[in-house]
Amino acid sequence: MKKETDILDSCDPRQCISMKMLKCNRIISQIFREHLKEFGITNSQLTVLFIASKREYLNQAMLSEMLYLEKSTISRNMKRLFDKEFISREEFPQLKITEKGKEFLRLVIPKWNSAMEEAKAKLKEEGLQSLDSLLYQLEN
Amino acid sequence: MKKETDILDSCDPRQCISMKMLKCNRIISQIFREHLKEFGITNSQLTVLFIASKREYLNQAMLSEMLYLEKSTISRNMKRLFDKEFISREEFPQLKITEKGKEFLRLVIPKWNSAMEEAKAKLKEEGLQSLDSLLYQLEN
DNA sequence: TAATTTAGGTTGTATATACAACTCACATTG
DNA sequence: CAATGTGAGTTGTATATACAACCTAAATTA
Repeated sequence: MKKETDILDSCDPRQCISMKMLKCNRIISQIFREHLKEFGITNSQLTVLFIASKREYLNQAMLSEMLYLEKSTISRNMKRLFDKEFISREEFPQLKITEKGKEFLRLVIPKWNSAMEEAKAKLKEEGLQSLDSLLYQLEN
Repeated sequence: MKKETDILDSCDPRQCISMKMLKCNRIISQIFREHLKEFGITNSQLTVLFIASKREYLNQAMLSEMLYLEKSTISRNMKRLFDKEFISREEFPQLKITEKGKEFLRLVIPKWNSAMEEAKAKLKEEGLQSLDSLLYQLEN
């Protein structure tokens, strides 16, 4: 009787790309969360705020495409930014950062910089290049 | 009157490491979600199942440390795996994959392989190396 | 003009995640 | 032995996320 190899034994889940990515993501997120927590803002919210501060015209569909997030996700994240009055939508569907939002960003950026420094120190030059390379491969 | 440079203008949020990582993560997660959805299992759950299939002894604290997840997160994720009867905990706190869990894994692995293939095709050799390099920098 | 399509969002429901506060069982120590 | 501490999990509460189903208004078309 020939014994078949169990697929469970021959499979090497340590190579799982999704798991590796999730782990990287959690380590980096943790650094930013730590630095940002005193301001009661999350990575995701800060990202949107940054984009709104730079873009001339912006709506939720654009954010969704830029960040690879489902439109419902964006909708709920925006709700929190509307509540904080960091973003307004007086001329629907256009999103605009408010003065309050800008002031908040000016306040937070120094801490965002320290989070960036900590992350850079951890990644080193090699890791930074790897991240850029990774994103480049995934987006192209 | 000297005009100070606005920190908002001098800041380049496109370089945000956290945002880049989140984007990479979402793109990869999407690939795996797509391939796995027919089985009603998520990346996170599959990862735990894989680990449980390989480890002699395992408890939630170990999972937490291995995956950089908060213990409460693990607790809730485990709940779903207990409910599906893929993992059991008869000798608390030891976690064991069940026969049902193993059978499920054997069923899913081919699809996991196709997700891996799609991800590899997207990352190419360069992206794969970048991901390994990234995780290495972050874990060491 | 009435019907249909489409762009843009929202809401229901589910999983994933974190932090803080808690429980519970067992070990250590006074 | 009682008090205290510690390891391991759980629960409350909040944000982040996805998918499916829905809504609304504007454009297109029959």
